[in-house]
Amino acid sequence: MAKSRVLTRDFYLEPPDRVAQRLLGKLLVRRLESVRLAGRIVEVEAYFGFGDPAAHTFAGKTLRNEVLFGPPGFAYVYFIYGMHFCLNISCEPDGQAGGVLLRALEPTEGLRTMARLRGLASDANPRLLASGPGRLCQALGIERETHNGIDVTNGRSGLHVEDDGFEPGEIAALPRVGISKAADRPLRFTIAGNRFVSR
DNA sequence: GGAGCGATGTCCT
DNA sequence: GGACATCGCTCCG
Repeated sequence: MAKSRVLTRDFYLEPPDRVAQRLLGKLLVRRLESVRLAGRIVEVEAYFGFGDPAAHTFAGKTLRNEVLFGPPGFAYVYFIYGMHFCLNISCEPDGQAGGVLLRALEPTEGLRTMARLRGLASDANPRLLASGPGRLCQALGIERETHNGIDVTNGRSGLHVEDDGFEPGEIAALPRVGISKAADRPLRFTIAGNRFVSR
C-alpha cells in the first residue's frame, strides 16, 4: 500500500465545494489512546460562509460557529437534535467562513472499537458504524467538548485526514440532506455507487 | 425497505 | 419559543 501523508492547511484553503469533492476517498483518522480508527470518506456536504442560507454562518459570527470563520483545517463540532454531534472541517482563509460536513465513512481500521463506541455488537454490519454524520462522530468518539476547534492538519491532535493515493472514481453531486433552505443546491458529494453512503 | 415519529439539548430570534 | 446539517424504533407492506 502507498504511504499515507497527512493533509496540510493549504488543502483546506479553498472554497468548500472544491474541498468537499477533493476529500472524497481520503482517510479520516482518529487516534484513541493507542488504537487507530480510520475510514474512507465517501460522503460530504459543502457549506458556504456567504450567500448560503442553509449554513450555520449565514446570520454571522456567533460563539457556536466562530471556528468556521477562523483559519482553514480546524474541526467544527456541534450538537444537534439533543443527542448527536456532527463534524465539519473549516475551509477558506482566516476571516472567511466556510466548511465541509463529513457525512459518511467506509470503515477501514478499528472496526471493533467503532462498534463498541456505537453500542453495537463487535461483528455488527460495518454499514451501521459510520454511515451518517451522527454515527460517524459516535464511531470515532468525537464530541464537541473534546474536538471543537482542534487543528486537524498535524498528526498530533488525534484527528486528521490522510491521502493514501486512493482514487475515488466517479463523484455524484446531490442535494444536501436535512435542511430546509437552499435545499435544491447540489452541494452533497458522494463516491458514486458506494454502499457506505448514508440513506 | 420505507414512511412516520418521538427523543432530546443548544442556539438564536 | 421554535427550529434544528439526526437516529433508531415502530408499523406496514
